[in-house]
Amino acid sequence: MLRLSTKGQYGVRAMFELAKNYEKGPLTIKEIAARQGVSISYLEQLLNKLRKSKLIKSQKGPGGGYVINKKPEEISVGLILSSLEGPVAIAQCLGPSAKGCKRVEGCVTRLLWKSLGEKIEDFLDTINLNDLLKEETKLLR
Amino acid sequence: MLRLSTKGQYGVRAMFELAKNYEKGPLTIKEIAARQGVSISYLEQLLNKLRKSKLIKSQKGPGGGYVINKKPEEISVGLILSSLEGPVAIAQCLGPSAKGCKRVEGCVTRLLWKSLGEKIEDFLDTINLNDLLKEETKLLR
DNA sequence: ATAATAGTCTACTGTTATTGTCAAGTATTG
DNA sequence: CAATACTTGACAATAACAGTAGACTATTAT
Ligand code: FES
Ligand code: FES
Repeated sequence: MLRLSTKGQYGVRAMFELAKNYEKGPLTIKEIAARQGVSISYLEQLLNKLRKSKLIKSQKGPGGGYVINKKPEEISVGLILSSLEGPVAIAQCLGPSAKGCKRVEGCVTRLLWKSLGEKIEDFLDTINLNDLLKEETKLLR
Repeated sequence: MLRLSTKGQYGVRAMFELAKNYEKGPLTIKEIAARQGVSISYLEQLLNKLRKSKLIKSQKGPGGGYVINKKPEEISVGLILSSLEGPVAIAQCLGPSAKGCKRVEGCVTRLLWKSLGEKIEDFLDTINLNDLLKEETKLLR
């Protein structure tokens, strides 16, 4: 239960690659796709969303590619995921399109899902790309 | 993102109704469905799973229906959800069928999803049906 | 200029999971 | 035995997800 779509997963991994390459200049989509074993076309869509929410910037032409638009420690995983998939919405009666459930007022489980959602978002907001970078150096040691 | 299926939502609400009726004898599926505005046939499948995991018991024939099999405070929401949908598995490389991702060893995001999943399960395990019952009386006050 | 590189955009398709519906059957009670 | 109520498995509609394809624009280097 509560699976995260590949969109979110690939997106975070892509951002992680970009964070790693942070100061070495832009990384081409081709390179990112190769490192992750994901198709270029699919990745395009994700990077496009991330660009539109200003998390990365792009440079066309030879020598171009993508670079993160802020420092790694300023980009939280929560920010990445909500750019790609919108906010956490365990039940339909939460989230943007507030439809789906009847008797919303006085619904106990609604409060449950709401507080769960908040817990999740809080957690995701506390983890940033720099944390992941540090974590990796720890793993490789 | 991270939507919970209706299966899980209906299931928890059904269990909640059963907990409310706890000492008044069995509740028919018809009644539960009516209270929630959900189809009987669909609910059947859910109650069946819950019965097979011993969270509820059933009684056939006139005057029969479903009753919870433990005290409300012994049934956590986590238990209900995992009966219906299996364990939390944010990414495929977690969960039962450990397929999907390459390079699992040394994958940083995997650790991230893992710890998120654990956070969620911990939370769900701390909430039981009695908590929800108390919460409702608070709401109706 | 122009060729090569690299990102942009939109539409489309196949697959899978979700969300149900239906019908025939079994057990229990009065 | 008749009415009630749960049991089971097969099936269908829908929506979301995951991925593909192609035509286009901008930039760089020669
Ligand atoms: S109103 Fe949405 S879960 Fe109750
Ligand atoms: S191995 Fe599954 S997320 Fe990296």
